[in-house]
Amino acid sequence: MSRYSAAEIEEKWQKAWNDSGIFKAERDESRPKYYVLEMFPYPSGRIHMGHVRNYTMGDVIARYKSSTGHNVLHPMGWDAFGMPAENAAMATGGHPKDWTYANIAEMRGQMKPLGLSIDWSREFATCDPEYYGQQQALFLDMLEAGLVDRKNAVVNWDPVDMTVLANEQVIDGKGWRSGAEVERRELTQWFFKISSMAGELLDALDGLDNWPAKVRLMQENWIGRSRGLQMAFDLTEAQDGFDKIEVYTTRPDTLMGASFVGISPNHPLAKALEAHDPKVAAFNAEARRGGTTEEAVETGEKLGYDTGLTVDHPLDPNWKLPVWIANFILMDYGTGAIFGCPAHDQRDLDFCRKYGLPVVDTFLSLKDPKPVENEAFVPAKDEKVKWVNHFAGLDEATGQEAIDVTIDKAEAEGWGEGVTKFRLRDWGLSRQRYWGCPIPVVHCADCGVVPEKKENLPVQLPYDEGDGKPIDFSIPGNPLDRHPTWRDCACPACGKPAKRETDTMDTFVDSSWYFARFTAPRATTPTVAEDADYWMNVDQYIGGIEHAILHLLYSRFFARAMNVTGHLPTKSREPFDALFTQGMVTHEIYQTRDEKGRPVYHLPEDVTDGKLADGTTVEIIPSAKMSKSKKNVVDPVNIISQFGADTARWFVLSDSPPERDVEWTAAGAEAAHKFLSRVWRMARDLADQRDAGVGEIDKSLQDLMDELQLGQNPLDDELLRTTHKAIDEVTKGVESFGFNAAIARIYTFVNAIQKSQASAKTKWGAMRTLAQLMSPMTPHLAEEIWTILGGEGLVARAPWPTPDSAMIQDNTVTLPIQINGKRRAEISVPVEMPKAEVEKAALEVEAVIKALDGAAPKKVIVVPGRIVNVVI
RNA sequence: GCGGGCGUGAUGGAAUGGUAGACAUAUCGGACUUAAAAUCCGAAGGGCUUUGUCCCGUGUGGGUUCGAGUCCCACCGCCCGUACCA
Repeated sequence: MSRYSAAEIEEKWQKAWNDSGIFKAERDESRPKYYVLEMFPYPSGRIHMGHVRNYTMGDVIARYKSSTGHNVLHPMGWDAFGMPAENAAMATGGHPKDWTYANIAEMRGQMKPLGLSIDWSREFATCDPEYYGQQQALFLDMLEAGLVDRKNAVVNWDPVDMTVLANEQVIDGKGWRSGAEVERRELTQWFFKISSMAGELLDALDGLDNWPAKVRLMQENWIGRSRGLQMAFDLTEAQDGFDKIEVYTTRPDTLMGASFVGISPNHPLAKALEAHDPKVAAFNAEARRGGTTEEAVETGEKLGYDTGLTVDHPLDPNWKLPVWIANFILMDYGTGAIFGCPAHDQRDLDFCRKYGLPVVDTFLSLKDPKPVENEAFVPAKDEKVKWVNHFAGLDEATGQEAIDVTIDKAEAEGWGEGVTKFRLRDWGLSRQRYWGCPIPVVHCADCGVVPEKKENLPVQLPYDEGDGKPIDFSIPGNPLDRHPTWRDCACPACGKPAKRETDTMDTFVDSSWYFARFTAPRATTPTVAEDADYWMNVDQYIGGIEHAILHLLYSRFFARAMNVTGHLPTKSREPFDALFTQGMVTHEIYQTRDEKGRPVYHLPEDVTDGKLADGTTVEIIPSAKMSKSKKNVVDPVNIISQFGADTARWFVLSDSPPERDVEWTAAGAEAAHKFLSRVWRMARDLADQRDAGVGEIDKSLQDLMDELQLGQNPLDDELLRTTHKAIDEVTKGVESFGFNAAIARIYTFVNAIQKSQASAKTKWGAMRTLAQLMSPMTPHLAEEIWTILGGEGLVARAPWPTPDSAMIQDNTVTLPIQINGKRRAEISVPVEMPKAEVEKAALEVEAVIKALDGAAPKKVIVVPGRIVNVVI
């Protein structure tokens, strides 16, 4: 080989790793374990750069930990259930199962050339009956443990297709296929009682020290613990058997500013009124239009209907408040009813202005005490405000103080109760779809809802409609529901004919315990105690920030549920010891327009210097997440065949901090490849010198480094110090997820080796150290240069180098001298010089003497090893 | 709407509250070459009747500090999530 050939090198070393089986994880109590996991992929059929980045980061950690003596578990699997497979079946007529498994085979084939240190023997897909059967067993155990519930929930309903829609199938409030206006409709569904653990899930966030603070904060806000007042407004006249309306409020202190009581269109009272008042029915129908997302509800137009009913204000029986039905009040939160205080809530204010309801100030700003007009006054709860007519006699107090006083008063007088509520709702797991894990229960006319027996698991999805007749996926609705025979079964309790549940599970269920399954992927129980005890917890979990709330919260809940049901040890109630959230891979978008002015997008490979092959200039739109629709995608397969996996790995790590987005550029990829070629050439040149008979260098790296001591030759000393500093800084970079910084350090190191005039032996040591430092990122090239330079065995098995503290310590340090915070000079002083002497030296600098002009400095700040600031 | 994050040269970015722009890309200049590519060496935030350890400069405007890219407040822009996308 006369030049760097990634194709040759990578195939060779992947085979070597494979043959030696070094990535196979086996339980070994004598060694500390390390479990590194990247969020497993959805098998869309093609890997993309986001995958390359995600798995490369995990691989760096896995390989690094392996070289520091850990027994590493680094598995891979497929999050294989979900709608895209059914959508594909609808569009092209195939079968979701065939589509999914073909995609998995395709993606596995694309992923293996990346040279990831994965134990492929543990691979599974969540759509394997061996996996989802165990998931059904977990469901039954959770049902028995009281962690599962059945109740009503609102879904997106397409009135034309007569089917339930996912949020992403609702576009601008309309069904994606029918175009019909979507309605919110209630269905009876299965739930995991995650809200029963809300308090614990919230409190335990404090212990997750190695999670990003932002993720903990997002979960905290999502769970949303609040203390407020639950109280009743008595209806002036009873209606349909209702004599009062229970409300929950987190701002009971604003009770004197109430101007109406609002109830959700799904409130029992609203439904009762609807039954005999067509106008209420019409309003409720209108209010239920549109999608179910929080965003749609919150940003939609606020609509209200005056029921004509009134309630008495609890503190003044002569004060009557009107009862309105309002479309922005959620039945799921609190009691589904509120009192509106327009002066201190923008939504209520907009509502009151729209419908001409009064606006009463409860308190005023101390700074600017003017009445509310069209902007609600919503100060922080710890800001002192001036109270207007406060019923407990407060004058100046904070909102929080007033809240506490109000709750105490309500409890003492018996008209309300302080309660703690959570925003977190129970996890609805029912999906009216085919391609998911069947919920293993049976509906019996006599026994009701009965769990399937464990020995009958897995409840398998039918492949066809029997006798080889294919399922028609192009019809809207759930194929399980209309299957001719699949529903028929015997009741597990009484044995009489019964019907299976046709809902399947949310795919978030599949991804909420896969990490536990990896510890014993072939077991005939969900987990195996010894394996879970040894391998759990996940030491480092890596994935996208888009999973900050749902997936991670559901997994935390599941780990607890699996502990309660005996499937995970108590230490695993928090399953992920450390979390890292990486950014996306983005790319510029190239656009032209067709004759009608509509945008036409072009693939990066079709654009050269801003022009298409026919010379047309493209418009360049700034980088965005790679997506097929914008055609700003770079296929990792092409990059690997052009430059090799090491180049792709190097580039996705080098150009941006891991938690931020990285922009893929062709120039950057080429530069990465040039750099790797340069490293390869340097190793080759050194080896050629050996062949020409320069020095004894076929020694182990450790022996070589032991022999190399300071003080023999200044040029050697310099390179030796640089080598140890590189070890130190690259190690710190890898350990702190500062991969881009570690790589910048490697660049500096390589530049130093190349320029160095040190002896061949010292360069040899530096170069082999370089191979080790690069091995987590570019493992193939690292093996190659390690071998070229006579390293023993695989570099993947070589212990990570440790820096010699004597060699990374400098004797002198250059200190900048500031005058009034502006840099004006610098001095070079011994590292150990005491503060007083540094100060003295600084005051003798010419620029300082000049600036002082004979006067004494007001103050001199000396930060040892950092800076001197002279204040004049 | 709400919750969270990000914003630094032409570009990606570096910087425990302490020398802003490390490292790299693109660019320009030089060496090598008949020439080009590759490779190697070097320059480079902006400004200037003042070329000076000069002035300005980390989205915008304020503040805290001896000292702010970093901390605080307000605003602008973009990104993620918003419970049936995964």
